[in-house]
This record gives sequence, structure tokens and C-alpha cells, in this order.
Amino acid sequence: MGDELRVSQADIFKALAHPVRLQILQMLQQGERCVCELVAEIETEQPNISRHLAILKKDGILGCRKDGLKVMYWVRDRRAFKLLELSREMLKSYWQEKSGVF
Amino acid sequence: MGDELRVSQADIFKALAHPVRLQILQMLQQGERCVCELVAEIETEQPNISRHLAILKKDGILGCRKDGLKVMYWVRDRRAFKLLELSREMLKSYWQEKSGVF
DNA sequence: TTACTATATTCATATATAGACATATAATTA
DNA sequence: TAATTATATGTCTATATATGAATATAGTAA
Repeated sequence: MGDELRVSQADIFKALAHPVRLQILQMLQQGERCVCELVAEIETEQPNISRHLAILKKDGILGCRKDGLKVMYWVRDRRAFKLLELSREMLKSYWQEKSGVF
Repeated sequence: MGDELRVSQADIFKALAHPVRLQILQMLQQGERCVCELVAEIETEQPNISRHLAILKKDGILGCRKDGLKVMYWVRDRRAFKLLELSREMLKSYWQEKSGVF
């Protein structure tokens, strides 16, 4: 199957370290989506979306399956969403510090 | 002060996306450390450590202060450790899947 | 079979990142 | 002041990453 999954901790963060990939994950919070739905909402070319999906898959974040002409992608481990949530909260604290609350 | 902090969500993950930086954070789990302590334990040159520290600081993960000749660094938001912990747990699940538990 | 739709891949190129090595700076001590 | 220690920075180079544009592939429908 060639479906090797030799991933490091740094690879997980690397996979998340791009705005388009974060947007993809956000869209997958409510369940699986086909590539065309992602392409419709995300402001970049289809080949780019495919490439970013491939990265997220290679690093074990996404799974996918064919459904006719479409390919459906989903997030394999909900803890990935927890990572997004935590980092969002961290950013919020950054703002508060800037305005002197901290 | 030039201490601007214009950081995106992707920047946070980018900051964590390197094994040396992960090792630094791990060493800072028990509190602040000076650069020389990090250099003593991490298998890379001092200038590299300094640069990785600069990246972590720029992206808001670390704070630092001078203490005589030394510079002490610490993790500003304990949620950063939670990110490490979650990603470690995700990796563990990856293994289990490989060995067919999943 | 041909045409069409959804997705992936190749190629070329631009930009970012990492590390080696040398050097600079700042605080301390002699 | 000069020497020493701890840390940061500059330069160069290698490698990785991201993207546009074109093209390939797979499944479906006619």
C-alpha cells in the first residue's frame, strides 16, 4: 500500500504550520469534505489545495477515501482540533498582553 | 523596545516545528534555564541554539531576561506544553494503528 | 469510445529555513 | 584596562517549501 507513516512530533507541527492547511482543518471540523468543497471556499488554486491535503495526509493528520469522482478527506484524530483551539487561545492572550491586561 | 509581537496561528506551529526547538521547550518544562545549560544538553552548536531561541522568542513562545553574564529563557504560556503533550499522544496513537490495534 | 468532471502530479522558479563558521557584543573578573 | 565568559549576529551555502502553469489520471456519463 505504500502507506508508511513515519512521522515525528516536529512533523505534526510542521503539517499545521501553514494558513491554508489550518483553514482546511477548520473546514473539516464538522466532518468529512470533498476536495471540491474545499476548493470552493479557500482562496487558492485547486492544485495547491491538493498539495496541502497530501501533506496533511502524509503526516497522519488526514484520512481520505474515494467516493465516485470525488475524494473525501477527514481529520483522523480529534486531538488535532484541540491543537488548533489551544493555539487560538494562546494568540488571544498575546493581544491581551499587548493592551496591558497582563 | 522593538518588542512587536505580530504572530499568526501558523507562526505558533512553525515555531514548534523543529526537533531542536521541541527539545528546548522540553528542557524549559521545569522552569527557566540559561542558554549555557541548553547548550550543554542539546547536541548542536551554541550559535544554533541562540538562533532557535530567537525564533521561539519572536513567535511569543519564550520570554527572557539577563542575569549577569547569562540569559535566562522561559516559556511564557503553559499551554505550549499542552501542545507538546497532545502531539506526543497523537504519535502514540499512530503506532498503535500501525500494529493493528485500531 | 468520447467527452467531461474531480483530483493529482510534474516542472520551473521563488522564497524560506537551517547549519557551519567566523566574528561581534556585553557583562564580569583580574 | 585587558582577559574571560556567555550569548548573539553576519555571511555563505545547502536544502526545504510554496506556488503558478500546464498536464496527467481516474471515474462517470453520453
